[in-house]
Amino acid sequence: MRSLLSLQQKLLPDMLEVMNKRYRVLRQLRLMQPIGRRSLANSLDITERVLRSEVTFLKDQGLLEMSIQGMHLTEEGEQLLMELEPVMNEVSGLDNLEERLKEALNIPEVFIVPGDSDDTPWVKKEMGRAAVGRLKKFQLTRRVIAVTGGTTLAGVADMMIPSSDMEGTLFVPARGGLGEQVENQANTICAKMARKAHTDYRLLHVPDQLSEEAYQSLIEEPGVKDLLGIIKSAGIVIHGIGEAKTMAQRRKSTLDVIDKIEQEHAVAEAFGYYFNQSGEVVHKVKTIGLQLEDLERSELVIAVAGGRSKAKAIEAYLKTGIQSILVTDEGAAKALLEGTSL
Amino acid sequence: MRSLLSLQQKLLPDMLEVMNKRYRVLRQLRLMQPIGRRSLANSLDITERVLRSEVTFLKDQGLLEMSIQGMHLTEEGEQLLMELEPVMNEVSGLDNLEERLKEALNIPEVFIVPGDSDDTPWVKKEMGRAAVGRLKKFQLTRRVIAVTGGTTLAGVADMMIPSSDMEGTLFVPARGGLGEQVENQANTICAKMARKAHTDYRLLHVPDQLSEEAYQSLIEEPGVKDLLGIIKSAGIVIHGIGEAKTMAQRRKSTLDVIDKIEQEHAVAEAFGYYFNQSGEVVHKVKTIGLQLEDLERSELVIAVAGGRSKAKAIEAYLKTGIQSILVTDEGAAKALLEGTSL
DNA sequence: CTAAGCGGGACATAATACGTCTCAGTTAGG
DNA sequence: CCTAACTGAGACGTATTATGTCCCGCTTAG
Repeated sequence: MRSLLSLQQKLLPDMLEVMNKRYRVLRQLRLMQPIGRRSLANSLDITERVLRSEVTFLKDQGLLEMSIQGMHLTEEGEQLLMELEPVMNEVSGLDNLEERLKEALNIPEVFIVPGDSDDTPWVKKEMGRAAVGRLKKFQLTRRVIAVTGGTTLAGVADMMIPSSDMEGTLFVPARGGLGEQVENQANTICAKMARKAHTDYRLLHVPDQLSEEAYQSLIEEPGVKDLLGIIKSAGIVIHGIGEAKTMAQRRKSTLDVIDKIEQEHAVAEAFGYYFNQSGEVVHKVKTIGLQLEDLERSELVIAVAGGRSKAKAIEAYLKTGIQSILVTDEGAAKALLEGTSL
Repeated sequence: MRSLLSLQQKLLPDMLEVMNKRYRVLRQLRLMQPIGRRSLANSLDITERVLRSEVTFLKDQGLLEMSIQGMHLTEEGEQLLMELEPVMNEVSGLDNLEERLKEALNIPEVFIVPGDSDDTPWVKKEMGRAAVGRLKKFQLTRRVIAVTGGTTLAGVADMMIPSSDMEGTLFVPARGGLGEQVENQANTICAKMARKAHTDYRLLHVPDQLSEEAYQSLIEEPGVKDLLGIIKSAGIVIHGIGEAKTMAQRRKSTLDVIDKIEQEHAVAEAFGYYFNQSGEVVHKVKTIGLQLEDLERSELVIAVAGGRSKAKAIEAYLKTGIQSILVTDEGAAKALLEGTSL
């Protein structure tokens, strides 16, 4: 027996299209509210008039409200949108995609949000929302959560919301300075996340370039040593995955590091480690904090990365065999499946 | 979490209307195929042009085909329609109605088809289809199925289809001549059903008016006696329910019988028995065949009756306490609930 | 042989959707 | 304090679609 949705797909395909359109409007509005018609129409790449018809309808349905500052979802709209998410994933076949990816990559869970973060930047925020959603499914009281840097993780931080069962949760950066820009540093993101979640955080300040002696004396420093112990015991890790070359360049690595990365055919990067196509570590940024081995003791590892351009990197990283939940987007998911199964 | 349908009702309020319209078109087409646009539009009480739009759409979806003889459902259309049935019942609240009726009438199962056979005659065929559907859920090989007469049962016969697990099944008329017209006699219907099911049948020829002596000698006749035994052992009974007065008149009963029926306030009739409002037998047509007591030994009794005008009769009959599956229509179901629960 | 029923084509009209522009009010940033 | 950018709302002509109402050539049952 087919599902109701698949019956409807045959009997009312045009209706499902409309449904999708309205869903997209609501979803985009949630991301940008409060916002006006013209800007929203622009984001959705539809004309103002079309959006206007939809918006008028949705307003009449009590799902959104107009005000002089722009439109915003009502309580009911938020609720509906939340309930709609799994349905629309099934409609657009993302459900199916998730299953196939889980199989192909041999990992416990995959979550895909619609869109491609290469083309449309706000998809990162949707991934962030999804990642936060997954996180919330776990027991979080008095837990240590280690996070990395990167624009994707910044998206996760944006979408963090406080909740009662995050009492006593502590956010820490996974590893010390990796040479990122301030807004994408693990420290910054860690602090932002904790602030949004209304919980505590600890920061790890490590200068970028450090002599061996200074390094040794630093990790013996009481405050640092304590924190390092906490970080290494983190039960939950949320991290991004990057392309090796891009990351090396963004971090202004020295020429010989870039050369090494190139010669060893590194394709992926995650929390300071560089991996080749087979998932083998080919380079490691020397800094203190969480090490690859520590991941095996973590109960929950969430990897967040999207955009078709990152497909190869995601694939390579997951070949390490780390049992990680993957939160990605449609663009990356499709590219991954084309690369692996074909 | 709300159901998909209630989410859709918020997001596409007119969807259910469209869905219902297309469903009705398919359902009516199944009943009347092959048929042309104009006749079909007439049956559905919509204009030709509107039907035409729907039909064109459904054709494009591969659910029906056009030919010079008229339109007909494709394999896929049949399949979809079948799967759609429970969904639409839920949508139109018939699901709910069934539950309430089951409770109110204290019987094991109730099936309701949309419509009212008082207004639209083809609803009888839908009841027929439903009854056949219920029947098929039972183990039928080498079983004896007793059937009665009446226009409703004629509808059941129309919808009978052969199936592999009806091998060795034997159809018999429940009771001898009750004075009906030929096309509505139990014998005729019995034969038709068996022919449609590709199985065997036996007929019971009993003259309408019979002296006591002739009656006695008839039931001693070897062929008749054998058959009577078979009939009385029937494990499955399918019968209609009629209004007492209407039935008495249609059968051209004698005046004193009609008087008796009237004086005893008979309201319902089933296989030759007349019942008052409390479900008590007030008159019985004298003929051979299945008796009321025999019903208690049957494993499956299916009563088929619809139309709001028959509500009182159905209610009265079911008060006998016979554990019967009821197949009825929306009109009768609503009238029943108004009569009993209010 | 004929009358009824079939699908398909056609067309004017009504209803709806859409693109485009205007306007007055609000607000954020200089 | 001012202005530039943004807000919702209104308006209006034009496509596009939906609908009612024909007609035509064909097949088929009676």
